[in-house]
Amino acid sequence: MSHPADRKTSNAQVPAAISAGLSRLNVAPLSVAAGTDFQHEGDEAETVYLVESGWVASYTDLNQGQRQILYLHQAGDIAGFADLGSKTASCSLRSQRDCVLFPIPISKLQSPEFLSVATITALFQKYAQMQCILMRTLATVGRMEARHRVVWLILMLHDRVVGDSGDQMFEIPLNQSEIGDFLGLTNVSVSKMFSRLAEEGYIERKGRKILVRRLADMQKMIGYQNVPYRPEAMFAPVQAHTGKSARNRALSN
Amino acid sequence: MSHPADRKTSNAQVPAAISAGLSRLNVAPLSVAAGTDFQHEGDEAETVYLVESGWVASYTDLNQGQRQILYLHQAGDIAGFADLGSKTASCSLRSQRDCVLFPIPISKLQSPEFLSVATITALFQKYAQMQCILMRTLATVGRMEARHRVVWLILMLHDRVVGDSGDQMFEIPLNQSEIGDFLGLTNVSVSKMFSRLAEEGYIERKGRKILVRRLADMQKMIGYQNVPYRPEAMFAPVQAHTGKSARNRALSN
DNA sequence: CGCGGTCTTGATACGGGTCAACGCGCGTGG
DNA sequence: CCACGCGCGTTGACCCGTATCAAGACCGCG
Repeated sequence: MSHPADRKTSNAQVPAAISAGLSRLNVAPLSVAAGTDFQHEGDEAETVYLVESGWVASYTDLNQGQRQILYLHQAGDIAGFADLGSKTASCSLRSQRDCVLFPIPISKLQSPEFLSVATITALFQKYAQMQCILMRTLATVGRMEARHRVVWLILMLHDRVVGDSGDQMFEIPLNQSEIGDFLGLTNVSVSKMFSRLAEEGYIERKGRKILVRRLADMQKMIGYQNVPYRPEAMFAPVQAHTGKSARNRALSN
Repeated sequence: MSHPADRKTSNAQVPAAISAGLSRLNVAPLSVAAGTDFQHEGDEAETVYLVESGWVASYTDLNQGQRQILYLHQAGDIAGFADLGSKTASCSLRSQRDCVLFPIPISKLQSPEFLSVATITALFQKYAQMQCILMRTLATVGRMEARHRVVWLILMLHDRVVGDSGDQMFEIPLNQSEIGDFLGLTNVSVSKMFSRLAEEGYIERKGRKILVRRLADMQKMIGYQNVPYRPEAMFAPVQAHTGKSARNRALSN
């Protein structure tokens, strides 16, 4: 669990413990072309999707044709997790880029085959990470002015995609209308904010790719703190033997 | 698991499987007076709190003294779950009313003592429910006008507190400033929206208590759908014996 | 060449923020 | 008993930031 090889593990790949669990099931990878809505809100919820590569967006449509993008799932994330206890999907899923997904039937998610202690730990952690990012999104959308929301989005993605590996261009897997749907703005304001930020030298733009030029300034501007949950932060593995009786009791229903 | 007694189980109490897990640990209940900040963002994260009674708010403070309330935990919910993989707490916790809490050390959360299959199932489900509500909050704050946000809050709480048990007054465990901090508004707009709604006969107010008068109209107004995860919606218990080998493999780290 | 999707830019409108004054209920202390 | 302060909610006037509307530019593609 703390082999030197694991140190370099980026946030953006499937945690070892989860792919180990996966390998015990019979799940074939699923390729999905960019721009496909592969789950609709209200559909019967039978599957969660582990993202192997690409980007998936969870979103919901409101009354008057408004859309709110709720989460951007990158490689290693699980989409559709919110539907575990529900009969119908609570949000729609859409591939923002070409994706490879592992569709995991919810029924198998709770099978002893899949659920090793390490896998559970990893799942809890993934879940916690998602919840944390969701909460930050909420705080951003609820309490920041437009400019700061855009900055937050850039920093959040920079953090999740580039991480600590220095200056590097990256692509936002959303067009400006979709960015608006994520941040609670319109495409028009998004465009204006981006133009302004570029003009002020905070970022540089090449098509849809972005290079962050003044990272520290931007972080200071909105008081940004990195998303936690680097692999090193994993909480310690269980000390295996707390007595068989307890374990047996634990497993018998 | 499906005793007739369980049918009446409200959403607002600790799921049986979790309290069963709890009883295997040595966790003493903790009484907390209303208005106590018992966890601060950035503190070392060692504990999650299972709410036995009362209301707990998760919140975060932004740059310029802005506050965003992220979640309202009622009885049966778990607060601090987002910190599982992190070393420090990602949000602050505050008792909105007098509370009884079970502080569960994160280290024990993953102990085989605690983690029976039923408990895991219940935990996943609780987590999924929280995520679902969080997402709805995000959609509300991101995409609705002020009036609709307030209506959503009323319906969401009505749903979680009153449920199907007909006309009934209930209390919002937040003052108007806090409602603003939850919905991304100011206390002033909240006040105006409430006054208007009362005047238009949607709700009736007695102090801080509320009676919903025109439930269907309000639901139609914002296209509200109930929070899922009634107890009946619980996903089926595992069929226990899929082969010991699998189970053993599953438990060995 | 024309077309659709996307981004940009400017003019205008309006919802909710901000500021400020006031009322009310309650606890405290003189 | 009253005076006072404090927290909370209400109401009105004004202002600002973002939505809305609209026109145009750019680009890839058939």
